[in-house]
Amino acid sequence: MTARTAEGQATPPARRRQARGELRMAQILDASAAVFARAGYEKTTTIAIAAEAGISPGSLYQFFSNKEAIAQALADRFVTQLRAAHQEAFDSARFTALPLDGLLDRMVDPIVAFNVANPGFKALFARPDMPAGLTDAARPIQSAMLGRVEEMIAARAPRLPAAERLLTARVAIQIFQAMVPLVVTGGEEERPALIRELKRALHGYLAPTISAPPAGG
Amino acid sequence: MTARTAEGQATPPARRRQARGELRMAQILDASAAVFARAGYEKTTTIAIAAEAGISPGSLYQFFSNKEAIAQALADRFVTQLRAAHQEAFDSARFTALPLDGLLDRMVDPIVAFNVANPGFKALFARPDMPAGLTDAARPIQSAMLGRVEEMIAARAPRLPAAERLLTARVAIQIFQAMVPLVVTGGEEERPALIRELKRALHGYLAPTISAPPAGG
Amino acid sequence: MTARTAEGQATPPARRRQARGELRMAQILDASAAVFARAGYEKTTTIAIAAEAGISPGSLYQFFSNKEAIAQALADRFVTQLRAAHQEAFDSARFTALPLDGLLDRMVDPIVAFNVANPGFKALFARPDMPAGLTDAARPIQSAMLGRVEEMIAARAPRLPAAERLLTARVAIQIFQAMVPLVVTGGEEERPALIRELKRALHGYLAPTISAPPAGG
Amino acid sequence: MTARTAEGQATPPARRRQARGELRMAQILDASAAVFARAGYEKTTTIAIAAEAGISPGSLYQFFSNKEAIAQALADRFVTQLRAAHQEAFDSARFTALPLDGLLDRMVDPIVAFNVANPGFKALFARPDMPAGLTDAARPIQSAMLGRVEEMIAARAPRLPAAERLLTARVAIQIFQAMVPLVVTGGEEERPALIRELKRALHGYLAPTISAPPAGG
DNA sequence: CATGAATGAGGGTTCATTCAT
DNA sequence: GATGAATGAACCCTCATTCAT
Repeated sequence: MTARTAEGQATPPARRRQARGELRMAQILDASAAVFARAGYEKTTTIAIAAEAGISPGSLYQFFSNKEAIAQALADRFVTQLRAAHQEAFDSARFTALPLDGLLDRMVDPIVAFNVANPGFKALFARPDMPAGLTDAARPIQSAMLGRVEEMIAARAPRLPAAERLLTARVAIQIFQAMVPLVVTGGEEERPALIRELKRALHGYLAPTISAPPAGG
Repeated sequence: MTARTAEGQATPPARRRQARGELRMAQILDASAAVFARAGYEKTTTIAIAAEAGISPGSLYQFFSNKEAIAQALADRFVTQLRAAHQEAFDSARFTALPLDGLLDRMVDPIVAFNVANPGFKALFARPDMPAGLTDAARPIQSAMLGRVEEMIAARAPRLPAAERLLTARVAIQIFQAMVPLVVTGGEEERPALIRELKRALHGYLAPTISAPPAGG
Repeated sequence: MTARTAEGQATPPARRRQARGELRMAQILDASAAVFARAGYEKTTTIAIAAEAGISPGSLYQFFSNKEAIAQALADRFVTQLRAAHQEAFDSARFTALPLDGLLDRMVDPIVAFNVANPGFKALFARPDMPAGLTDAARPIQSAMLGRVEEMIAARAPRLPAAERLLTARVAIQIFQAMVPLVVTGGEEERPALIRELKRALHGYLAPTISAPPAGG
Repeated sequence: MTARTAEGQATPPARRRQARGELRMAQILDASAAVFARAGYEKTTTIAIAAEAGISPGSLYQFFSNKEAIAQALADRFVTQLRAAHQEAFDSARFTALPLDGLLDRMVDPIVAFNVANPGFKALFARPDMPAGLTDAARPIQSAMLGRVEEMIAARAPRLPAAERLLTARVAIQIFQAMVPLVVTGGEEERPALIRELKRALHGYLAPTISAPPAGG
């Protein structure tokens, strides 16, 4: 099914090999995400990553040229995945047709879910010595998020000056990001309460500015 | 051999030695604060701290049993110093006698000022996304702050269940700490607006719970 | 399974396979000669050799049991190739029938020519200062050359004790090999003069021992 | 005796410490010379050097920033020592007043002695991948030697054109350097014979050009 | 037979900690 | 009490070699 033509007979092994390679890379990224989450970037050893991935230390280097490259690839993967989560979050929100509570529900939940599902994410993007490569990788997320939130604010508070809008968006995102570690670190049973508080905090901050859909919206 | 008379003459040398010791410790803590700020905890070497302090690596271990203990002591000193900054803040706040806005002004301003004045220090011990290795060192700060804020909430909302009170305090602190880097990093001209937003955020979150002093308080 | 008839039909495939095998070995030796020349023995990786040969690392070990064996085989091939270059040199030299100058011309020229034509190879296996790791690989070359030169000396100075003969041969070869890098590295225009000096040096050293063909030779 | 003045009391420990440091460095260089001689540069491990020096691997790096730096320092030391040997060799030779045999004795013996006494020398200066730093370190020796030999030739064959003189000097040095490994590697009992042959080779090469001191010299 | 991912021992190097001076 | 050389475990990474496919 993969390839039946004459010259196609060469592709199945190539494809299988490539597929296995990508599998291994995914394995390694999963493992590194787990270990980064447990130990932080600096204290994570390549041996620990290899062990977590169930391979030998040397094999790591068949796929990634060094520890930093693993972090970079993991960051890229996170960015891609997070973009999907953002997409869903903001697309479904129909900014102007919902009460603020509902809006927050739709925006917050998927992104929180992503963070809960990927505890390694924070370990990577909060290094004290973040190299330029990671900052660059993270920037698209940040700016995408910022743009979306600004959009949302603009939709609900069209008369707000642009500078105010930007400021409000930045602060809202900061509050959100500050709460995420709490939510992630908190146990299963605490989580609902923490998410509720997160939404309360956002609500409290945003309500004066954008509580209601614009009249006639 | 130093103390040969009854008692009075023995203490001065002892006190002097102790005084010199405390001086050394202060030296080391200053140095470690500087180096931690520059390089982050993991990448900071004890030799670098010693060099910054102008002493030998061996001398470090006459005062601190290991690197972690230095971080711990630095955190403790931070609590002490910050307490001085807080004292006025919390004491003068007379929790029960002010409208929420005034209360927030008195609580937020001195702590923000301290953070602005000690940007390197804050970069280490109050990041919204603290790495595992520093959690222990930072705990005293956190718990001191937490205690104060809980106190304040208890004073203004005496009927709030303890669990709710703790949760509210944690979230408020998290919001506060999330905003501090923004305030510190932000330029001089942005700062007032950011501080205002910080207070708005805290107000928005806390108002439903503790907006008014208890009747007849 | 391939050879099912009496005998005649079995050999061609075997021979073909063997031929292909020898092709592969030649490929590998060419590659290793190139890489050894570029990087030196120690810094040459088996992967680099395989890549240069256009095969996989694993295939290397189907023909050579390890890296050292490759060097060994390369040395052996050098002997074989050089023997072809020498054959005429030594054979045509009719050791006993020529004046020393003529003899040196016939012996030196082809070997120098070979070295000029294979500079990378020589750089590895005939350096005047051979590192310990290469001594073993180079021994066959040395001993073949040594044998020839001893033969020549024996023919012209039959009464020279064997120990002296060996010593003289070793020194003559050493002088020769010392000069080769000079000749190879030296530009086209310098080369004739250097070759002349090489011969003068050999002449100066050998003349007292073997200048004249033995009387009645 | 080292320092008795008021402020001098600080120097003795400093000097003692420095002395110990230089001792350690000499220890390490001795050890590395031995191991380089045994194993060649590439196969020499820092652990082996440390073991040979009787210290721990980590201590190496208190004195040398890495393996290459050890080689560099060793090379520098060799150059210095060799310069002394050269000095003696050429100064005592009184170029114009000796028969060639006597001249060669005085020039060859000290330099050969140095090479015999420092077997690590060759391992260092014959690396296939010699870094620029080592080439630079070796250049002074080479050019000093070349200059001296040219001087000698000029003294004894004043009418030889400069180009010829340079060529002759280069070839003589090459012959000399080619023989040194033989002499060094050869056992105690072989050595005298090898040295004799070395001188015979040089004599044979040089005699036609500079055999006699210039008439009336 | 070919492949190339997998292996794992071992290399150079760093650094928290100790200890002789 | 101060010093800083010494330690050695542990790190990241390489590469000769093997083996499942």
